[in-house]
Amino acid sequence: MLNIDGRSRVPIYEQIKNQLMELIRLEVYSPHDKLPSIRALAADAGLNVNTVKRAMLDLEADGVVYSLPGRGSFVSEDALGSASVRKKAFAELSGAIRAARSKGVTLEDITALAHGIYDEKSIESEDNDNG
Amino acid sequence: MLNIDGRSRVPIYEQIKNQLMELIRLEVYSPHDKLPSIRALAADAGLNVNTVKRAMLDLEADGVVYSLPGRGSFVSEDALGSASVRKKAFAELSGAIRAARSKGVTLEDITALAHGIYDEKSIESEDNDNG
Amino acid sequence: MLNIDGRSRVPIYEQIKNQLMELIRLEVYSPHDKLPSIRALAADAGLNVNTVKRAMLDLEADGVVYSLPGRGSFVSEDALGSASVRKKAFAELSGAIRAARSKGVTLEDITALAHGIYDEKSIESEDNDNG
Amino acid sequence: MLNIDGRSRVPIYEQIKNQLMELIRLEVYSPHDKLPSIRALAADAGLNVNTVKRAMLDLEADGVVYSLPGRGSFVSEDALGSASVRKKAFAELSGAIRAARSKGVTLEDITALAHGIYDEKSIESEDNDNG
DNA sequence: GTGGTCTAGACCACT
DNA sequence: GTGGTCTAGACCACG
Repeated sequence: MLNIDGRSRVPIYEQIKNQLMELIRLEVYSPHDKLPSIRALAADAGLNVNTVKRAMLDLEADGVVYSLPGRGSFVSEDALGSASVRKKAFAELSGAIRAARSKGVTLEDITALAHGIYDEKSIESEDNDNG
Repeated sequence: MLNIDGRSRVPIYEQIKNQLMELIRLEVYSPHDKLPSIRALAADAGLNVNTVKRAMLDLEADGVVYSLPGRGSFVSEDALGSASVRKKAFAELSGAIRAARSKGVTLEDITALAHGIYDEKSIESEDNDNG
Repeated sequence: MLNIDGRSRVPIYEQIKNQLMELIRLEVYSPHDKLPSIRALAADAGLNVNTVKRAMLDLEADGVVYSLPGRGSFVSEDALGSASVRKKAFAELSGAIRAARSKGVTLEDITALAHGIYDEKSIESEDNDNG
Repeated sequence: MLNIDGRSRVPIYEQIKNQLMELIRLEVYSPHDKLPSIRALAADAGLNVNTVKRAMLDLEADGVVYSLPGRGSFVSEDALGSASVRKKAFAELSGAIRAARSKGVTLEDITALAHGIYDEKSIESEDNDNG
């Protein structure tokens, strides 16, 4: 289910968030679908339950999922349209682009890189991390 | 000289690195030019000397500057051509793009954002940070 | 664990780097092994945490170790093969040889000295420093 | 006369010492020969007089030269045999060799490097520094 | 408990 | 006055 890279500098809970969002983007989980339980995800990936819980709480705060006590977590109606998530994504991305520009990366480099990434098929062996 | 956002989640020394590299990119400081002393930079920005020192140490490890004890810090001959710097910039950028993709940001969003950023004139009131 | 000479002109963090690399060379710590925590190393050697941190930061920049926040510091996959490390070692060594030559040290002196050093068994009571 | 590299991390006074010793080793200056005056050396190389004086004082302390107030500095009888100088040279060299060993440099690497250096002809464009 | 960042302030070497 | 090193102690993010 989750493909965590224990050697990445990206926090594990961020990797979980990113991968769950990726699964939602790919419509593996559609709005109102029930996500696997926190315990199932943790057991499956060999992670601490608290780490997975932290990720799920973040997603809930971002409006990507909602949880029904005793029943589990579900994909929100507007999971991908979440204003909060998009705002953060844009903020982080523009910061990264500015940093890259300072380091000599050209506009052409960026568009080429982005095209290359969007042409990829799946997350499979990808870490989907930030650096 | 430096424009630091103490509330940003980007470490202060990273903001310093980014802004100094931006100044080098804009040729405010050219190869072999003397940079302001770390004490002057620290005093000017209201930072601790060690924080500025940390940034300079990183830039030195990246081959962007070199420092001569008792004399000062100077821009390297090939400051912008540093392979190490470009490599890191690309790695961080592709991570950020992947993360953005998972969050519903489209390829068009990214190219538009990048164009907007590259059309900006200067760093003026920008923080030029990553988050 | 570490054997630091506070009176040496070699910076303490360099002594730490040298000794950790020696332990890695001797395979006391192999790739992906967890190193002692910087706090443990500092306490054990009677040093400040920041001094040990500085050494670890350098080793990380050299690709010898990697550190995962909240988890610890680990030996890199290619710790000893790091090109950067070898390059620096050669540069420093050739400088030292040239300096020695100017001071009347003969080629025979050097080869004899080197043989003597490479015949030593371990680092035991050695400081393994540069000065 | 002196060939100083202002961009080297080796202290200028060390470069002066190394080059004067090299000139003595090459018998450009033999025992009891008068060395150029401190002011002449400084003017010739574009250095501060204090920096040259510092180097000369060091050489005097090492027994490599002796100075006669009002007359100048002269090469000592046993300039190259100076126990102090040789002792320091050996200490520094063995430290450098140990450091290199920790970083994966082999005994063969060192002997090859040393042979290469001793086969060089002169100091001409050499910095003769330590790193 | 682990590494990451930051501050404050000290002392040293070099020019 | 410049960079280089070191200490002490604080707070944060992560697991």
